Amino acid sequence: MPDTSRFSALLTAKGLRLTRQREAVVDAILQAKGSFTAQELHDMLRASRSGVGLTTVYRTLEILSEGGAVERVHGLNHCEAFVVAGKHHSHTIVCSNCGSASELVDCGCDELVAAAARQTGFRIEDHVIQLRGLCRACARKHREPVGV
Amino acid sequence: MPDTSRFSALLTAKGLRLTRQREAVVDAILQAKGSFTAQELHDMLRASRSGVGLTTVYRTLEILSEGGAVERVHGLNHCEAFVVAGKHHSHTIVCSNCGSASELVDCGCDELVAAAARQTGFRIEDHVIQLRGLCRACARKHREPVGV
DNA sequence: GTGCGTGCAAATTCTTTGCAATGCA
DNA sequence: TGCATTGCAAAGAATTTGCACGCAC
Repeated sequence: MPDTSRFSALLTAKGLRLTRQREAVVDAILQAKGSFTAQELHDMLRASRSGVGLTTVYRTLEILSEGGAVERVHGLNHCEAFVVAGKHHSHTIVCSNCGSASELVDCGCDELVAAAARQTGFRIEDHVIQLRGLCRACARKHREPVGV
Repeated sequence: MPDTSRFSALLTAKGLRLTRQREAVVDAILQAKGSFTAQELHDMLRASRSGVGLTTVYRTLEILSEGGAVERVHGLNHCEAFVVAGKHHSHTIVCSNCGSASELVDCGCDELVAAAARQTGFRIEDHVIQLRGLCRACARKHREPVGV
């Protein structure tokens, strides 16, 4: 399982301890295909009787987010959730119906960033590119009139 | 003042009333060059003794945001603030030092969105492209060693 | 054994809501 | 005048912090 070890490597590289709780959080993250909130992870952990506190979920997400292993996703109006970050530079697309996430590679964002720098004179430090829509499966369902 | 009338047109088009408080909020928004939070607007309004409640600021921002006159901006880690939206489709770049905002036109995001749709099969509904960096003035200052 | 990590509960921050009074159209 | 709008205060949601105990190293 390369993903799990990727997470634990992140912890040890920072001189942090690998605890039962952190492993449980990482497991939950890997099981939550797609996006997830701290609250959702906490629910999953409670369901699997792992007894990890919400505080720990928040703190672990903070660590993983600093280390670049997960990233926050944003909707048009709200901060929404986290996703597992790609291994290389990428952006995320999240299904607004089921929450599943896909990764975007070769998105052409470098050109976009360069153009923006040229246009505005800004020294650009980072960028958030966040797409939202319906995944293939949900788009199919929505084509049929579902009511309400 | 085309900007002010643009805001009031938005209200009347929705059948909403043009009140002293909403005008004050719009004034504050236009004075706040760059990005601003509801709290900051409220502070500005209190400073200019306009006596507009925080609740009203939130509600007015909600209306303007729905009407597309302002939009929310996102940092890498947090929902941050609002900015005045462009008159046409555009994206925003915000200075991480002073909060000033520039608008980006011809950003090439259509191609990006199309490529993403092709790659993932998603039916893309909307996208958030948010850039952050140092504006020209702040970049200059930061070049000199400022300490801490 | 040491000190990081944990979990509870309380604190904090941000935002929304209920309701009576106000004022725009 | 009628009804949208306001503002207070209180509720609510999300997240952070303080502190005593437990466990990884």
